[in-house]
Amino acid sequence: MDAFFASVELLHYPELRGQAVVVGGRSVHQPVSQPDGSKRFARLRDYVGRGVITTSTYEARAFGVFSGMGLMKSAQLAPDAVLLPANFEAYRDYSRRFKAAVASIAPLIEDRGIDEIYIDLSDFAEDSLSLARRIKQAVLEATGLTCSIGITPNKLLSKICSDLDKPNGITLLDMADVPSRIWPLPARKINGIGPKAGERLDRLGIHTVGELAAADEELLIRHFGRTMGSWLHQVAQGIDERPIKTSREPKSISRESTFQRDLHARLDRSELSTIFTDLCLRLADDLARKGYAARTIGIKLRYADFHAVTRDITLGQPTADALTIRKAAGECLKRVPLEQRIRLLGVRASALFPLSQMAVPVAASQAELPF
DNA sequence: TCTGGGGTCCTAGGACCC
DNA sequence: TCTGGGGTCCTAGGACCC
Repeated sequence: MDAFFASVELLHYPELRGQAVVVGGRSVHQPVSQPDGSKRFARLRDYVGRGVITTSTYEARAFGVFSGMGLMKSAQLAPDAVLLPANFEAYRDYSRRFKAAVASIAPLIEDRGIDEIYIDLSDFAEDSLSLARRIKQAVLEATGLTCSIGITPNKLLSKICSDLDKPNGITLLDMADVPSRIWPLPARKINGIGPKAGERLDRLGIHTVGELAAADEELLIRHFGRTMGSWLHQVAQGIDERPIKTSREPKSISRESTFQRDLHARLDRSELSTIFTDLCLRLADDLARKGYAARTIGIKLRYADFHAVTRDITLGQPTADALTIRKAAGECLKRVPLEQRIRLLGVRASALFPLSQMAVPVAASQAELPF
């Protein structure tokens, strides 16, 4: 989907169309209705506090403000940009709608988060261009929103291509086009090559996908390890055999929160305790709602210097109970240094078991207890 | 005044078992 | 005087993605 969160907001505030708009921050700056019926919107320059941009309109991106950028920093680049708080309920609703619209045409879909999917079109005889147009039309009718599509032989190439003609684009490509269309691109365009790997490749004199494709596989293995090195060599040729995964069980469920100001374990004990308990309650609620119990409970702390630590503990039995989670998380907390101020606290549940399958294993393990 | 919140996957060491 | 080879589970950290 194109600038998804921002585009959903523009459906609700059409008067903002054509303006630099960013979504992000905490929910403290809802638009205010004026006596004359118009709305007054918050501007980036007015924002005080922590937070990042989750999405910016293309007009805002022209000022150099992109998702992930701190709001205070983006305010320097685009002080007059309109700032809207994120409304995740609305985004989830539109996410369901666009996915359903695609599924009505092509049901083999892999979920890649709120605004992105892979679609398996292998069994369609229809030519790719008309298929892409049909899917885009269905999405537009269901949501009023545009998307960008890449149709290629595999997920790796489709992911790259869906981005080449944004917004509202269609990119078709087959293996024969890889040298001319993919090799000139920066290696960072490959999904899975992030800032760190990109920098390491740069230091090896490898900047483009083509240079990566020409690199000796043994050299890549020496620098990146067997798994990553071989993978780099493969993807640079445009090779990717991963099938579309139409369903999957979650591996972990978590809740975390960054505080408005950094807190100290001793000086802000009661405030931290309230936040900690609340995170556990919300996590327990998520587990119950999604129908899972967890055998491993973990915590995450991020200190004022942004350095993060995690601790976890595996229980004898899976649990979805808030008090049990809180106790386990409390045990984890004892194993972590607490001298430095903290900016983030999180609680995570992993080793998940679907509640529908729980009755039998729990009874069995209890039967084995000595008393 | 830096830097959200929700995830996945990989690596690596140590405990423990056969 | 010494000490294999395989496996699984647990824990911690980090890269990466949406």
